[in-house]
Parts: sequence; structure tokens; C-alpha cells
Amino acid sequence: MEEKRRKLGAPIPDAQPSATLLDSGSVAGSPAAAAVEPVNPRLPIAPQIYERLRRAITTLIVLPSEALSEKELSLQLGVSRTPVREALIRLADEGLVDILPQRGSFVAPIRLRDVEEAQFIRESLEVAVARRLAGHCSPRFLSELKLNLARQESAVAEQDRDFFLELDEAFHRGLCEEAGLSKSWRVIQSVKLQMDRVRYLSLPEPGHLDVLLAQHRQITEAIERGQADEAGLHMSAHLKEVLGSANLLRQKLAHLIES
Amino acid sequence: MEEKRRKLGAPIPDAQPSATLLDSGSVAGSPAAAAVEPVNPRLPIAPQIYERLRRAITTLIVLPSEALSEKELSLQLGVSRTPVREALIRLADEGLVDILPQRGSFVAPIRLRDVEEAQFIRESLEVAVARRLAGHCSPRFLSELKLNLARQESAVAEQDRDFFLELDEAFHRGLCEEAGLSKSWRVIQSVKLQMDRVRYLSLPEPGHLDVLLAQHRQITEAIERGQADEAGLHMSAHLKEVLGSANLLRQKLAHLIES
DNA sequence: CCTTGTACTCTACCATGGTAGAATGTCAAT
DNA sequence: ATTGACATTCTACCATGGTAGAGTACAAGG
Repeated sequence: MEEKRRKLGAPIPDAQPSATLLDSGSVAGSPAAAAVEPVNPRLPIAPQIYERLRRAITTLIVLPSEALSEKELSLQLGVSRTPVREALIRLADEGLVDILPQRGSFVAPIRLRDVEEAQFIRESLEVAVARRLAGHCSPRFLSELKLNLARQESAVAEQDRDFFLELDEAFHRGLCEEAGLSKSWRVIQSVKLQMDRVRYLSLPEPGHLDVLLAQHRQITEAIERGQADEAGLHMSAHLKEVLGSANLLRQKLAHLIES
Repeated sequence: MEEKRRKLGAPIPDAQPSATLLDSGSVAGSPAAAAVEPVNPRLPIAPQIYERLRRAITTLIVLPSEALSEKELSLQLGVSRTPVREALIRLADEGLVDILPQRGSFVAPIRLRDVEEAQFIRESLEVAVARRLAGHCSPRFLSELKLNLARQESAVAEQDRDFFLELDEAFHRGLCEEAGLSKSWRVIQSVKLQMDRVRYLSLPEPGHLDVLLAQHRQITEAIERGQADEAGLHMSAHLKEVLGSANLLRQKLAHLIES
């Protein structure tokens, strides 16, 4: 039960052309000169390619304006061009890739205008979610939320930024889902990609996490008390805070940024 | 200069299997027993297929749960399966098609929950757009807007529903673009698809168009005066009105609706 | 009658080859 | 030195064939 799939053509040229770095985050230490981590041929391939490329772009493993050709990627990843192409199309839909017909596909530049609009869309939606949720949460959910906040506190105490970001995402996703708005979360996730590259660049300022945690608390309390206006205002302030450093970046990273 | 493309394989089996109706809205009278209108082989094909299918679904030419198989569509439309597949993937992203791996692709049922959430997303965004726009329009744009409103008035006078809906779309799109929020309009368009099928079903109630026009005027005036709160409230009321008839439909169309 | 196994048919999914078009470099003509 | 034609070499895009898997019909066995 090893090669159930992969019976047909393509000797698979061993994925060796110009050892590039598209490995996703394999947490456990990988052996020394590991080539590119192969995809799982038992699972749908296109989503795997999409996820890997998305991660490589948002973590700046591949930089803006870098070429992402169907053929090269398919060789590196050991799959055919079709799923690569489908992944690129989806990334282009989300604004992370520019496809120029008959010319090539390239990592999209960080367009500050797009980042700001993504911020606008996210804020508009999440403020509305918070307002709708105010006073309409199950006790079950409120206790979940507080457990999450407690974990955030310990993440802050240990200065574990990655863990905090993970809990932050769970916090916001949880609000959407408790409100029965899963599609909204999908939209938020989609536009958030534009901001993720910027967030990845922003240096971890000391004390920033404390601010974010405090804002999460304010949002939670306003929702619990049923104060829709306050919940919305706190959410708005919180989401503005997240991207506050964009102006700082504008100078430092002019070479990655368009507009 | 007729067959510049289309040199390679596929005799193209004349697109005759089970004359189905996927013609898009060819306004001019087409000859008698015209088969399916062929795609333009000089232009990118996948978007044409997408647009045609989207239109067929939102105008209920193809009904919920109807099969949309890659192969059959490619035969009917005289193209290969690849662009059909890409169009179906995009439609699935937008919730108009359900793709079940190894089973088939089907027109998605009208899920009232999804329709309501689409309404929520649209309202959240457009209220924010109206608020942001209040007091920040160019005189140029305001006169454009009033020209549009005047045309809406004549469309109402002539009871030309299609023309009114066209102007309505231009009105809302214009607000987004004047605010510099083109991506937001794309999101709105995408979620609006869920509502379009319902709107298409709603019978033209007499006097309804007058209400919508009056609301457009209220929104415009509040924006012109720079009254953000009022603009938002009018927009909210307006967008709620658009879908007010959903409850009426729930009974009449139980066979098309899920949940 | 109900279950189980087994061909058979259908699907979406992936691999892969061919095509036109865009960019670039070369070289002759101006 | 500049321009224009042509060849070369890329690209994304489309066509098409093969594959595994999910249903279904039906026969054999309970």
C-alpha cells in the first residue's frame, strides 16, 4: 500500500532541478540535504500545492515579482502541471499571484492599496460580527472564549509569538462561527492573506502582544454584556492596531512594495 | 482569419448531444434551430464558460441539483474539459456549484442560510462604504450619481425592470469605486450571486421599484450632506428591503431550497 | 426478504503533449 | 546609431488520454 496511485506516465524526474525552497513548515527537524518535501499522492493534490504556495508567499520564502512557472513548480514538486495551474489560478483570485497570459506567473507585489482595502473589508465584517454576537452567545461559547484568553495570557507571559498568533486566529474565527457566519470567516481569511505578508514583516515590538490581549478582553466583555456598540468599537480599534505598523514598513521595504 | 486557433486534435463532434439550453442572453434574434452558441476561440475560453454557466445558474435555466458534468458540458459547448473544469471550480468557490469528487458536479441548492449570510456580508460592507463616502465625494461623482438616479426614475416610469436593475447595479458599484474600494465590490459581487437566484424568483411587486428608488435618493442625499450615520442607516434599510421577500419564497419554492 | 459480493458504469482528477502568443536577441537595412 | 524583420525561447492555455474511486444493478448466499 505505497504506490496505489501513480501508475501512469511521467517517470518523475526526481525533482532535482535547482534545489529551491518550497518546503512547508515541517516542524520536526528534517534530515540534512532534504530535497522538496513530496506531496501526498493519496490526497487531492491541487489543494496541497495551493496551501504550500500560499504559505511560501505569505512567509516571504518566495518574494514579490519572483516567477512561479507552472513547469518549474511541477518539476520541483513532482506533480503534473495541472494541479499547479489550478493552485496558481486560485492564488491569483486572492491577489497573491499575478498571471500574465503567455508571459508567466509571478508573486504579486505588496500593494499597500490592497492591504488597506483588505483591512477595510475585514474590519467592516468583524465589527458587524461582534455587534451581532453581543448578548447572543451561549454560555458554552463564552467559557470557551475565556479559556482561549487564558491561554493567550500564558503565551504572552512566555513571549511565544507564534502560539499567540494561533490563538488570535482561533479567537476571531470562533466569533464568526458562534454567530453562524462561516462564509464570512472564509472571506476574512481570503482578504487577510494580503495583510499576512505585512504582518510577517513587522518586527515583534515589545508590549504589543499585551495590547492585543487587552483588546481581546474588552471585546469579549462587551459581547458578554450585550453592548453591541462597544463591542464594535473595541473590535474596530483592535483591527486597526493590527496593521498600525504599515506606515513604518513603507520606508523600510520600498523594494517589495508597489504604490 | 477564422480558424487561427483550433489546429490541434478534437474533431469537435458538432455539439449535438441532447440539445440543452446554455445559451447566454443573445439579445438579437437568433435563427431558428440554433444549437448552443459557440464560444469565441480567439478569447480566453475558461472565463467565457464561467460567465455562461454563472448566468445559466442565476437565471435558473439550470435548476438546483441538476448535474453539470465536465464531459457533457465540454461536448455541448464545443471545448475541451479543461476550461469547463476551471469554470466549475470557480463556481464551486462561490457556492453556486457543489463538486463531489469522483461523483459529479451539481448546481447547488438554494441554501437559505447562505443567502442570509450573503445578505449579511453585503450589508456590512456597503454600510461601511456609504459611511466612508459620506462627505468625501467629488462633485463630478455626485452629478454622475444624480444622472443615474434620473435614469432610474424614467426606468420606473416605464416599468422597465431590467433596466432598473442594471442602473441599480451601477449605482452600488459606483459607490464602491468612488471610495476606491474595487476589491470590496468584487467581494460583494461574489456573495451577491447567492441572492441573485432568489431575486430572480421574486415576482415584480407593483410599487417596489419606487421604494428602492426613494431609498437610493435618501442614501445619495445623506452622503452628499456628509451624514455618515444616516447614510449607513439608509443603506442598511435598503439592502434589507432587497431581500425582504425571502420568507414568501420559502413556502412557494421548498423544492428548490435546502434548509 | 435481506445481505453481500462483484462486475460495470459513471465521475472528477491528474498527466502530458500541442498550440499560439509574448519577449528577447540577432542581424541586415536605413 | 536606430529600426525593422526574423528566429528563438520562453510562457500560459487548451486538448485529450489514463486512473482510481464512488455509485448501481444484480446474482448468489443467508
